[in-house]
Parts: sequence; structure tokens; C-alpha cells
Amino acid sequence: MTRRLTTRGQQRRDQLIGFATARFAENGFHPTSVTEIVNGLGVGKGVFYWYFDSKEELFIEILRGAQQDLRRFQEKAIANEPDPLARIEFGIRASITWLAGHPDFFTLLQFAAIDEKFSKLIRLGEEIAVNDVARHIREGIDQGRIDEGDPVVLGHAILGVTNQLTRVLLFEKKYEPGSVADTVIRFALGGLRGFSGVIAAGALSVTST
Amino acid sequence: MTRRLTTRGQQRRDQLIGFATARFAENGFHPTSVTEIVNGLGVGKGVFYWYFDSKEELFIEILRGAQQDLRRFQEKAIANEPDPLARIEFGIRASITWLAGHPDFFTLLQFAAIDEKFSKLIRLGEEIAVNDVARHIREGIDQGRIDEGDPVVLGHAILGVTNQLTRVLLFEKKYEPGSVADTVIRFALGGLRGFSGVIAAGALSVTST
Amino acid sequence: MTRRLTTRGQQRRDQLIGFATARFAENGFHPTSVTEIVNGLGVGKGVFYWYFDSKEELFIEILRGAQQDLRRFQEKAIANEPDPLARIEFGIRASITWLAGHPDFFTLLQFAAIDEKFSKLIRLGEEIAVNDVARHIREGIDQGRIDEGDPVVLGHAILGVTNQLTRVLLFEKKYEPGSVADTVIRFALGGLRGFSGVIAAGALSVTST
Amino acid sequence: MTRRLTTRGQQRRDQLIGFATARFAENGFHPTSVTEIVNGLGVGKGVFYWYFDSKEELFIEILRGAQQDLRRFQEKAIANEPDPLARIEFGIRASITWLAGHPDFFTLLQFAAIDEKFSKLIRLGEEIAVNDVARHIREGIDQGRIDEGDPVVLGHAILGVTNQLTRVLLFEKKYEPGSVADTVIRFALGGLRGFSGVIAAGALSVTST
DNA sequence: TATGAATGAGTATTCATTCAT
DNA sequence: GATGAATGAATACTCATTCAT
Repeated sequence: MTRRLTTRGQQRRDQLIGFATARFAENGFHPTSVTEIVNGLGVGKGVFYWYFDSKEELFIEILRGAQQDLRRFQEKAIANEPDPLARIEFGIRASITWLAGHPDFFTLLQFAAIDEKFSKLIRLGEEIAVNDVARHIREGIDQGRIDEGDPVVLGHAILGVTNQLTRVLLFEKKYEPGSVADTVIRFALGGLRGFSGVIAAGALSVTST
Repeated sequence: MTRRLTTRGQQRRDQLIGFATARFAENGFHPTSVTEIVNGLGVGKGVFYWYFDSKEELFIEILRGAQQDLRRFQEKAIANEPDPLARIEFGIRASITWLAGHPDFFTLLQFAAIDEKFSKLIRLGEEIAVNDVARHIREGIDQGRIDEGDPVVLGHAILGVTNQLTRVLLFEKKYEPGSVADTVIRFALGGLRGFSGVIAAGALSVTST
Repeated sequence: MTRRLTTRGQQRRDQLIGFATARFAENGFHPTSVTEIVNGLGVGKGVFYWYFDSKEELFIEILRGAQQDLRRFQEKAIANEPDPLARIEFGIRASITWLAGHPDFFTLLQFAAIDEKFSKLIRLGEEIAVNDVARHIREGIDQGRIDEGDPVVLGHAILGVTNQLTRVLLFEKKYEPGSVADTVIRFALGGLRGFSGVIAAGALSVTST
Repeated sequence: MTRRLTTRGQQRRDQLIGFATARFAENGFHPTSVTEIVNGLGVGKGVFYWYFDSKEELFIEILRGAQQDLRRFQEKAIANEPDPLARIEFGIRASITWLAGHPDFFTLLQFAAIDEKFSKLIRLGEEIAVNDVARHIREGIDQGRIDEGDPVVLGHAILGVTNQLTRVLLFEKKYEPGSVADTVIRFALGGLRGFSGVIAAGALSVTST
């Protein structure tokens, strides 16, 4: 929905987005009803549908905004850094810092990644993020500082570590964002360098079903 | 619900679990109604509630079964292996192999991890899995083959990589389970060894909000 | 929706159809809410949707039933009558008799004829009815007892007279069905015979935009 | 609502009426929302309620205008014609000509005739039209050119034929208005003259329920 | 005159669960 | 063990109308 909004209208819209984000994060998207949102704000039901076509549209709006904001934050953190490995580090650090400041969005993104209705949007954002990292990785490989390997796959690996440790360390164990980032970066860069030694004879030849 | 079941009763119950698993995986837990399940099986509604107290209970049953099965599969893969790093490798490989054979459960577990009602159960299973790996990691550290670090945290890191790459490589890009496992293992073992070099002057001292 | 129904179920269904027909006729289709129907019957809302997929489906069911019933009644009235003009007469008479006994349906059919969602169904029934009459008309023409003319068009003309006079004389002025039928038949048969005299010089050459 | 309007105001009002007429005709009265009307015209909601008290009032306005216009058109067509049968013919012809030029109104009138809220108005207009014809019919009877019969009832019969054949021939089969009028007039005048022969023994004595 | 914002009762429909048979 | 029937609270969304600016 695109509508010309007055200042007051713009404020209402932001208010709706803010309140809904909080409720969605705490309760989940499905369990949070439109009624709950408008009642919580003390406005009539029509207000919601004046600003959004549907509950779904509002959620997509929220997601898009979050993705954009995060990406901008990452770009700013990386800007002008010539060293590809440093860019990877700064990117990870920026992500975790941003998530620490927007805990609601973490929950929302996790949910959206799974729900059929929104997963496509999330996959898209993920792809963009992964391609960003992949560029740095490729450069690192070219410089001989990272082992050969598919940069996009490695990007996904980094994303996986970042998400899991952010959830567990940052949000569950309440570690400092800086220290979480240190841990993630250490593991990620180690992972990028890979492992080449022999573990146990025959191990790598184990076949799967 | 605990009920003494005849052989026929046990079969009905398994049939319900099987069909529900497939529907939940394809459509999601919330969107799949009890009506859909009993209709799909051509039985009356009472049947469902004869075997399960609620839709939720059925889902928990499914999750518990999956977690148990996966764990047993991992244990069997690791049994009698003395080398801790090899145990880690075999564990990862077993997980991916199992998931390749039970794609429905992957979706279900992802969903359950987020939904308030089931996340506790998932966290518990995750904790068990992570503690398993953590034991091997600790041994590896003691043997000087893995860098110092919190084994539980490292376990979570491995879980993160495994999940993400399984989703992307195994289920989206349809790679062979064996090659997915190779990639994960390589990255994970590299990550465990960590990274100690200097990236760019001052990089690690960047502080986050 | 097709569902195996018990005797009790069949009764409920009929009860719903009967009550809804009355409400629709009195209040209109749109203004009559599902809530009103189930409350009027003192049952829960689910009952409605156990028997019908939607309010629309119920209405279509009602219409179809009415059309069928009316058609059977007409056929019975005409059966074995060799004279085509008599068959036309009996058909008209049967229609009016039936409508007198089912006043609710008259209203419903009128509404349905206009509403986009149902008009197609009504047009179909109308077409069938018109074709029935057209057959008799054609025979009448062949026997030289009816003037040349498109039998289908003449059938529509008869339908128009019947509907209008039924509404006005039968339902508004509360005339006896028999006398309404007499009037309709007289006009219809006269109309079939047509008019061939000159009215006023040039009259038939008046052109329209 | 009566409001003194500036020239510009009058134009706005006409614009609203015109646009609404088209929307109502295409989509129906209920399904066409005030929002749709004002959006379609690119004006705010207040505009609508500045010119009309309600959606209903606007519709009534439309209907009244149409009825008036049609009646004037008929009167003009009949003016100074001394022959009553010719006046009937000219009246029918004028109606069909007018409807051919205002197809939207035909739909609107059909709808309004059924809806509880508007049917009274339509019945009134119908009565006027019927009384007009009835006057000519009575004269025709007095001149011995039309069979005895209630002129008002015969007027309704003519209206019925006209409406049905207009819908089917003019709007559905897209015949020329002139030829539709010819058909209607032929049938109507034939109907007025009635039918006096015996059809089948006993036919007219069939009694209805 | 006109606008955008707000109201809130009302709509059809869903669905986990219960129950009489 | 099993069935079909019933419950009723809950949901997203609509829309004629009002109002402050």
C-alpha cells in the first residue's frame, strides 16, 4: 500500500510498526492478532488497515526494514578496508553489534526464515549477505590466505556459526557482543583456513546412505 | 497419554504419527489441522483424540522420537572410536546422513526450535548433542590438538555450521550427503583449531556498542 | 461438500436449509448472516460449516433444489398431453401453482437472477425452462396455430409475463393462483398468435437510436 | 441533503453520480464501496459526504433521475398521438430505445426492484408507467380494439414482456433495439387482444393448490 | 470545500476439542 | 475403539460514516 501520509500519519505508521515488532518478537507472528495490536495502542481496528493492507504486509515491511538497516550498518563498518580478512571480521562484528541493539529482529528473522510465506524474502537477504562475504573470501583465496573452496559455501558456513553463537551466547548467555564477536571470528577464520591433517585412517571415506 | 494398546491400536498410532509428520513437514504445524490428518487417513475425529491428548502432544511425540533416533544413530557411528577428532567427524557425518534420510524432520526441528511451545524441548536436545561434542572437544584440547576455548561454545559453533550447510547444500542445492559432510567437517575442524594470526592492525580491538 | 450423513445429520441439514431459505427470502441473502441462521436455530456456528462449505454453497443448494422441484412439477403437469398449446397452458399453470406454494423461492430466484455470483445458475435454469416451452411453440407453429416467430424468443416473452404477473397479482394483490394463471395464459396465447393489423401509419418504421 | 452549490460544486456532484452509476452497474450496489468511488475519482472521502448524506441517498438520486429521464422520453414519443394502440407502441419503442442508450440503468433498476431498501421507489415508478399504459389500454377497450380485461393488469403484462425481452434480446443477444421493439410490440398487442378459443377440453378448469 | 485519519460494529470462516452413540 | 456431530471462541478483514484540520 502506498499512501500519501501527513506527519501525523507517518507517526502513527511508525508507532504501529514499532509496537507490532515488539509483539511479534515476544509472542510470535501468528499468535499476535491484529486486535491485540490495535488494542495495545488504544486505536480502532480500521487504523491498522488504513496503513497496511494486511498483517502479512506489515510483517514484510518490518523484515525489509530490518534487512536494509543491518546491511547499511555492515557496509559502513567495512568501508575503505582494503584487507579482505579484516572486512570479513568487521562484517561479522557489525552483524553481532547490530543484533545486540535489535534483539527483537533476531527472533523475527529466525521465524521468517522458516515460515513459507516469508522464507523467500529471508533467503534473498541471506543470499545478499552471503555474496558480500563471498567476495571477500574469494579475494582471500586469491591472496593465498584462505584455503581453496567454494566462497559461497564458506559464506554460508560463517552465517551458520554467527547465527547460532549469537543466539546462544548473546541472547541466552548474555555475553558481551564484543566477546561473542571475538569467538565467532576466531572460529570462522579458522574454518576458512580449513583443516588438512589426517584424522583417523579411512575416516574421510565413510560413505553415507 | 498412556494407554495400553493392542497390536492394531499400536499400528493406528504409528499411522497417525507417520501421516502427521509428513503433513507437518510439508505444510507446517499450525496450518495442518487435525481434521486434515484424520480425513487424510479416512478415519473419524475421535480416533485422533483416542491416541493423543492434543495436537501438541502428538507433535512433541514426533520430535522426541526424531531426537532419540538421531542420537542413537550418532552413538552407533562413534562407538569404540578412540580418537576424539575422529569422533567429532563421525558425529557430524552421522547427523548429515541421518538428516538426508529424514528430510521431514529437519523442517520440523527448525520450526520447533522457534515456536515458544516446543523450543524448550529442542534446546534440551540441542544441549545434549552439544555436550556430546563438547566431550570430544575437551579431549582434543587436552591432547593439544585443538586450541584452548570453551568446548560447549565450540560445540554450538559446529552445530551452527552443520545446520546451515545441511539446509543449503543438502536440501536446497541437493548435494550428496557425503560431500556436504566433507565440507562441514573441514570447516568445523579448522574452526576448532582457531585462528591466531594478525589480520589487520587494530582489527581485534574494534569495540562494539 | 459431500459427507456421509446419519439420519440425525440429514435432519439438521434440512433444518438449516429450511430456516435459511426463510431468512434469505425475508431479509435477503447478503443481509442474512450465518450468525443469524445458527442463532435462530440455537446451534453453534460450527454446525453450519459442518454441513456447508460456505454461505454461498448453501444458497446454491437451495436454488438448485427449487429449480429441480419446479421443473418436475411442470413435467408432471404436462405429461401425456398431445396438444402443444395445452402443454403451454399446463406449464404456465403449473409454474404459478408451484410458486404459490413456495413464495419464498420466488423472492430468492429474483435475487439470484441479478447477483453476479448466482445469475449464471439462474440463466441456465431459465434457458431450460424456455427451451421446454419453445418445443411446444415450434409444434404449434408447425400446426399453423401460432404465428411464425423465433420459438425461443417467444418462450422468453411468456416467461416475462408469467414472472411479472405472478409477482404483482399473486404475491402483491393476493389473487387466487388459478385466476392469475388464467390471465397469464390468455395474454401469453394471444401474444403467441401475434398481431398483424396496422396500428397507425408509419408506426412500425419508427427507428430507434 | 439540500445544499446550495456553486457551479464547480454542481460539477463535482454530477461527476460523483456518473462514476457511481457506472460502478454500481458493473459491480453491484453493495459490492461497490464509497472508498472505491472516491478513490476512482481521486478525491478524499469527505467529498462524498459533502454532497450526499449516504451511499443509499446517492443511489436513490440515481434511480430517481433515471426514472424521470425515461418517463420524459416516453412522453415525448407519445405526444399528440391520438390512436391509443399507437401510443402503446410508441411507449414500448421509446422504453427500449432509451434502455439501449442507458444500459447501466437497466442493471440498476433490476437490482433496485429487489432490494428491500429501494423496491418501494421502483414499485412507485413502475406503477406510474403501468398507469400510463393502462390509460391507453382502457381507451383501446372502449374502442373495441382490445379485449375486455383489467387495464392495469394488462399494463403489467406488457412491462413483463418488455423487461424480459430487453434483457435477453437487447443486452444478451445484442439485437438491434428496433427489432427488439418490433418483437415486443407484436407479442404485447397480440396479448392485449387475448385468446378466446378452446385449447383442450377442460384445460381452463384445472385447479391449482 | 476538501483532506486524511479514525471509528468499531459487523462479516465469513476456522479449528482444537468434546461428546453422545 | 471408532464415528459423526457439535461447540464457540478466535481470526483477519471490510466499510459506511464521522471528524479535526
